[in-house]
Amino acid sequence: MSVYRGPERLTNESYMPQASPVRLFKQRLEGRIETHWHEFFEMGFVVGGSGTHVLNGVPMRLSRGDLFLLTPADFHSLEPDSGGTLELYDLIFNDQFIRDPLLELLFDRGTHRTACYDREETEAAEREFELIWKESADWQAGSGMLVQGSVERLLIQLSRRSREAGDEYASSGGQAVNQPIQPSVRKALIYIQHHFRDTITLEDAAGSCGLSPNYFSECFRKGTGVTFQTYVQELRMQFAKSLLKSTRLPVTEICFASGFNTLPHFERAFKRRFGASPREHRKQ
DNA sequence: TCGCCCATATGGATTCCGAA
DNA sequence: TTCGGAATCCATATGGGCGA
Repeated sequence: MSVYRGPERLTNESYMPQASPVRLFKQRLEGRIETHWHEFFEMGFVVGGSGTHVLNGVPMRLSRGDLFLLTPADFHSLEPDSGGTLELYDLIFNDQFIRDPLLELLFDRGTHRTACYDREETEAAEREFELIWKESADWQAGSGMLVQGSVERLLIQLSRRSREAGDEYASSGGQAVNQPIQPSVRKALIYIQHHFRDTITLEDAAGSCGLSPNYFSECFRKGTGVTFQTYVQELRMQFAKSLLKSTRLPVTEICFASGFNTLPHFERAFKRRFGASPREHRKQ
């Protein structure tokens, strides 16, 4: 049994010790936040300053009005511009906080969940965050529903905007997005996207949508065009590739962090997929 | 110590088919 | 539409070795 030792992993116990499934922070960054990931979801909204956000190894500029959502499957780092600061709202919540229809809305089309709001949208989003902030500071009867409503409005708006802007990012796992996917399989896709770094079996995925393993395997292939095993492997490969590109972690650690259990298997699979070993790929 | 490669056994995934 | 049984396939784990 290997013990994972990768970039910092922020746990529910450390950051969400209270009974509430959601927490909001106001952050003013003056230095770099190193690469890390979480057991919870994180929604960031920039209200001032500028900097760089490296999401899954892909750098992007951040300035006022930018909003991003990270799942437990994503990793990132943040850095304000030299000599400057980056001010943002940082909302964290666990998966129980999002209702199933919203989960499907957010995660049934790939993994690109960022948006750059115009002035009007920015002001509207700021009002939502301000409401959450005030309710959190003075929790009373009805606060839970108000916060839930604000967060859901923010997520729906993000989903709509990232759909418009990020269609080219869809289907990163190879799914046939133009073909209607059975709702139960779509539910399993979300489950897989959030658990592919762990030891996940066909039975687990089938169980997440209430189907038998055999039948799920058939439905999955019909709906996505690839087998369950191929889909999980591709997610792991892309994750490992991003880690190689954006961190200095040893290949061994990246192997385990990506959900592979043995190094030889990881190296062989990586070379077969990308035409170069992990080390060669990093050099390139 | 780390990264890479090879051979082999094994267990899980896939597929097909009949039944409810 | 969904399930379970059975046969087959193949990804994975394991152990060992080599070079930098």
